[in-house]
Formats: sequence, structure tokens, C-alpha cells
Amino acid sequence: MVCSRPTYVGYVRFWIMPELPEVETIARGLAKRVTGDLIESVWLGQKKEPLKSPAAQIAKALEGSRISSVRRVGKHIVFDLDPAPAAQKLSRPRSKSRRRTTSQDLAHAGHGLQAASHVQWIVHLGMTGSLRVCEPQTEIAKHTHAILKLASGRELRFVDPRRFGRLSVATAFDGTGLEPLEVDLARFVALFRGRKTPIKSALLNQKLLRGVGNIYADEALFRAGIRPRRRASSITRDHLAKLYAGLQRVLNEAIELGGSSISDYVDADGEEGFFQLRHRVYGREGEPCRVCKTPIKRVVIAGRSSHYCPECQK
DNA sequence: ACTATTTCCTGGATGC
DNA sequence: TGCATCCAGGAAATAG
Repeated sequence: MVCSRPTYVGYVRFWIMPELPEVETIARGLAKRVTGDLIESVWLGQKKEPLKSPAAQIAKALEGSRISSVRRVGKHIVFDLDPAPAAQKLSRPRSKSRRRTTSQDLAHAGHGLQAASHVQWIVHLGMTGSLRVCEPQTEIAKHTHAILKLASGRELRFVDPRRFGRLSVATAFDGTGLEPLEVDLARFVALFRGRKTPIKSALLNQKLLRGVGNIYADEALFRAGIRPRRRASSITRDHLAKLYAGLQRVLNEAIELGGSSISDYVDADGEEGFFQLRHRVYGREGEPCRVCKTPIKRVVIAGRSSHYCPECQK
């Protein structure tokens, strides 16, 4: 499974939520499967929440385009598209039963982007979004919001029960914030200078760093020995260096684990396994710290549950 | 310019 | 068993 249903690891139930490592894994899996494929037609559902760009604009950008690459930017999945030759766009047969919105329906809607040479389809999975490569006969899951019919005969489907995910198109998508695995230590340290907000909130702020979510923020803070409520500006350079290293370590470990499950999980119904990092604090309230046995604490910071070891983190 | 809080959304868990 | 309530999360919107 990807992130649309719980999976079981021992006795503990986890939702696989897409943060940087999961999105990286998903993007790599998709790149393997759909790079070079042609998007023949697009169906978009009626729910408005998942569509950050107008439906007409999304359909127009995608239909007839070829997927030249798939990559991750922060928590976003970016599909780089080679635009269709103009003549190709108007002659595609498509299934009647599923179509609701296509570029032809709204050809005169007046949205731009057609002149751009680098159009991109941007997908944010939110909490429960998933992208699935499946055969056309595969039953359409509840909460399917987009179906891309590919020239290879398969379909790429976007499914998202809670509709926190977002679909949009762009021409030079650049995200916000810095990539945690690319930023150097000096810039990382500078991000927190003068910030009174709790370090946990700063880590979650996508305008500072992109791709870090609730789980990896908690895990990185544990590895750095820093309590989540500490004001960012009060943390010494030495401890920020530990945070920098801890964050990179935990993200890289999780990506490596993802790499081992990459082959299965975006196929078919998207419910294949996904190896999960063994959390040290996240979701372990009351359980003994893996280092010192002290019970893990849970507090709420900016509306997000935050877990830490009161002994190991100061 | 920052920071904190509220809102969106479904379904699984929990409580009476 | 049934029904109401709470909770999870990212990020945009709102308020201070």
C-alpha cells in the first residue's frame, strides 16, 4: 500500500504518510514506469479541492504530452512534460463513460501555458494521496480524482480520500525553501537565526526547508538531542550541526528503505508493501526510549503531536 | 516580517 | 448495535 490505508508492522498500526523519503521513493517508482509514456487523455473528477489549477488548464497541459521525467521537489512530485505537437491533440478517441473534463471541452476557456516549452504536472499527495499505475480494467477506487490514459495502455490514477492532495500545472516549478539533503551546514544554521518559533515548527515550515513533515521532524530532533519546543534561535550552532546531521541521516535511511520496496508499490492497486523506518519517538508515547528506557512524551505544538524523550532531549 | 491559530477532509477508533 | 465524537496530517487562510 502507499498511503491510502493503514499497514501493520508488528502490533503497531501506521499510516504511511508521504514526507520527503516517501515522495522520493514514489517519484523514483513512477519514473521507472511512466517516463517516455504519452498521455493520451485525461479525466478529472468533480471534487474541487484536489485541483489547484483550473481543470481546463490541467487537462490542456497534460493531454497529448509526453512524460520526459518524474522527480521530487520537497513533498511535490514533478512530471516534466514535452508538449504535444499541435495537430496531435485533436484526434484522440476516448472513453465516454469516464470523461468529464478534457481540453477539448474547454478549449476556449482562455487559460495559458500552451506556449511554454516546459510544462509540468505537479502533484502533492497531502496525507492520503496516492498515484497508481494500473491496467484500465482495474476497478476504479473510491476517491479517484484523476485518470491519465497512457499510450502504453496503462492508466495513471490519482486517489486521495481526504483530499488534502493537490494537482496543478506549472512552467518552472521551484517549490519553496531549501532541500534538506542539498543545503550546506552554514545555510542550514542561518535558517533558524532570530526565529522565536519552536524548532519543531521551524522544521515543518516549508518556506525554510522543504519536505520535512511531522514524523521526520520528531525523529531528527531525537537524534540531535533537542526538545521540540526549544525556540529555534536559542539553539547553539553545535546543536544545529547535530540537527543537520541527524535530519540528513534519518531522511537518507528512510530513502534507502524505500528503495527496497520501490519495485512493487505503485503498481496495480497501489497496496503493496512499503518498508517503514523503525521510529524512535514518533507514535511511541509512553513507550520506553530505545536509548535510555525513559517513557516517550507527547505534546502538541502548533496543533501537531510531537514526541520526544525527556531524558535524551534537552 | 513573523508567529500563532483555524480550516479543510475522511475514516478508523473510541465512548456511551 | 448504533450513533456521536474525536483524531490524524500539510498547507493555505486568517488573525494578531
